Amino acid sequence: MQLMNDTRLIFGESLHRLMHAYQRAMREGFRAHDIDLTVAQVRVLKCVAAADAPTVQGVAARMDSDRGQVTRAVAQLRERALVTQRDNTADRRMPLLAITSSGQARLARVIDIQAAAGRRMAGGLTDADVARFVAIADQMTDALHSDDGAVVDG
Amino acid sequence: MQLMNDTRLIFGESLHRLMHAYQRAMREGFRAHDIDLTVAQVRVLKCVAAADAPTVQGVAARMDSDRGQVTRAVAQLRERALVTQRDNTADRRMPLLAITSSGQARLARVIDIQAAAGRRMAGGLTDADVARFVAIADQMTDALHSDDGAVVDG
DNA sequence: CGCAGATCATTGACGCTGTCAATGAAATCG
DNA sequence: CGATTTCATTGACAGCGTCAATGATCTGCG
Repeated sequence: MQLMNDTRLIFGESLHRLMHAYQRAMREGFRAHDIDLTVAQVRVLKCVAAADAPTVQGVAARMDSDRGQVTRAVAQLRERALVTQRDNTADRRMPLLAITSSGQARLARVIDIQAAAGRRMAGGLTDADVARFVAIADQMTDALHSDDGAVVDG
Repeated sequence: MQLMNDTRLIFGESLHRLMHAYQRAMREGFRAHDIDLTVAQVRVLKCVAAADAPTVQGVAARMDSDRGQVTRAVAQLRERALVTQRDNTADRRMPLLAITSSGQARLARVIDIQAAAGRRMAGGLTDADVARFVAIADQMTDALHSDDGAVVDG
């Protein structure tokens, strides 16, 4: 139990610094390769590419993000002709998004950069380590979400 | 190697969502317990409490953060009388920071809240899992840092 | 059908965080 | 002593997350 306190207390700091370093690596990689996109725009672009019938609402849910934020990112991606939006006859409130071929090309380059960063980051780690890390991270995220409205009583 | 690509590509997304959920849990916990501090202020407060002869520069280095950002956080903590600043006779450019008893009391409450959030988050995980997670995270951060100026060549 | 409430995209406003540049004070090195 | 460096501080700005308001559209109910 003493161990738990020690470990849990540095946890937030470790997570914060890793996130920081990762975001910075992404930003630098994007800049070095003239990818004119922010991290958030890339996340949205990925979701649009991966989803079946992507809408702002769907992307926001998948990213656990604000709808307004997704709307803005989509607007910026549309300005760059990386994403299109067309009317949804089934529900006119939710236009359907789609990635363009331009967007797919850009995304392919982004994925290369991210893979390179991932390789750099996981230099001394095995695939099993990385997989374990991701599994633990997802489990933690789920635990926090399942408890969403719960009051934290110290 | 195909596994690696799969795992590494979702890695960023997992990390992002975990960070997001964690920050949100912290913010909500602080608000619920009337801790009138931001996440960054808490991080600085912790560093000041833990360091030997804390200065803005030292805290910034430890947090891998901008000096200006630390200066602002310190200013806010000083407004709340959680941190003090006194002249450093050895080097007058770098005033020495110190946590007040008020600050220590506040920090103790924060640590309780973070421990509770950690418990919630790591519900189904063993201490060993958490320790492993932290170890991997730190190793990744170091790997990214050691390579700092390196160009990412996809 | 017609109306009330719900859901959606969009927009505006605001705060926190991170980055960069400029300034002035103080130390260091020659 | 003078040039350079290091430091805290401040200002400006962008990215990101949150909240609230608006208007369009859908759904369910009488």
